[in-house]
Amino acid sequence: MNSLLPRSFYEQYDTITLAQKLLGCDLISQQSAGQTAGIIVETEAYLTNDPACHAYRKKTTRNAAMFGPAGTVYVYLIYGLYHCLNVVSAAEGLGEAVLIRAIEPTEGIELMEQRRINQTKSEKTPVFKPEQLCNGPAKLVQALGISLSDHNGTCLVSGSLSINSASLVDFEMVATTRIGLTQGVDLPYRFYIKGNRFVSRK
DNA sequence: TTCCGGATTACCT
DNA sequence: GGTAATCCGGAAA
Repeated sequence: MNSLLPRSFYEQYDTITLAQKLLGCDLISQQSAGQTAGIIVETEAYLTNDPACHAYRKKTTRNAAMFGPAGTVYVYLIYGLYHCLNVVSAAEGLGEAVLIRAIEPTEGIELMEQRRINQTKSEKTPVFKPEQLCNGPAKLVQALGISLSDHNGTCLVSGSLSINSASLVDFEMVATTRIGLTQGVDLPYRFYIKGNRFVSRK
C-alpha cells in the first residue's frame, strides 16, 4: 500500500521533476464531511524565473505561501471566482510551485459530486459524468472541498490535505505546453498521463 | 487612485 | 465556438 509522502520528497527534486513525480500519486482531502481522494493525472510547473509564475515579480500577501518550504499548499483565486491548488517546490524563499490540474477520482465520489453541485451557480442542478468531476484545476478544488482560508499555506506533510506515494506507476507521460497563459506559452512545463480520460485537455 | 486582465468554467448558440 | 460571471494584484493601459 502507498504511504504519505515525507517532506524530503518535495525537497529532493527541482520543480519540473517534482511535477512529473507527482503524476500517479494520490491526493487526499480529509474533512469532517468525509474523505475524498484521487490520482493526480495532470500537473504544470511554475518556475521563479518564468513570467507566468505568480512569484515572478515579488512576494505579496497573495503569493506568500509560494515562498514557503517545499510541501506547502498554495491556493489562489483566479478570475475572481475560482481557486487553483499548487504544491510549493524547490528551496524555501524561491517561489516555485506545481499546479495540480486534474485528478482521477477514487474515493468519496458522491461527496465530490455534492460539493460540485453546491458550488456551481446555476438555476438547475447540474449532472456530472465521473470524468467531469475533477478534470480542471478549479474543479478538483471544488470537489475536494479546498478553500483559500482553510488550506492556503498549510502543510502537505501534516495537514488535512496530503499526498501519498504513487499508486499508479505504469504509464506513459506526455510533456507539452501549459494552458491558459499569455506569457511563457512555449515552455513545455505541462505533464499528464497519456490516454487518461480524466485529463483536462488532450 | 484607476484600470486591465488573468494558471477557468458553465452555459449559450 | 463564443462569452458572461466576478475579484484583486500590479502597472499606469
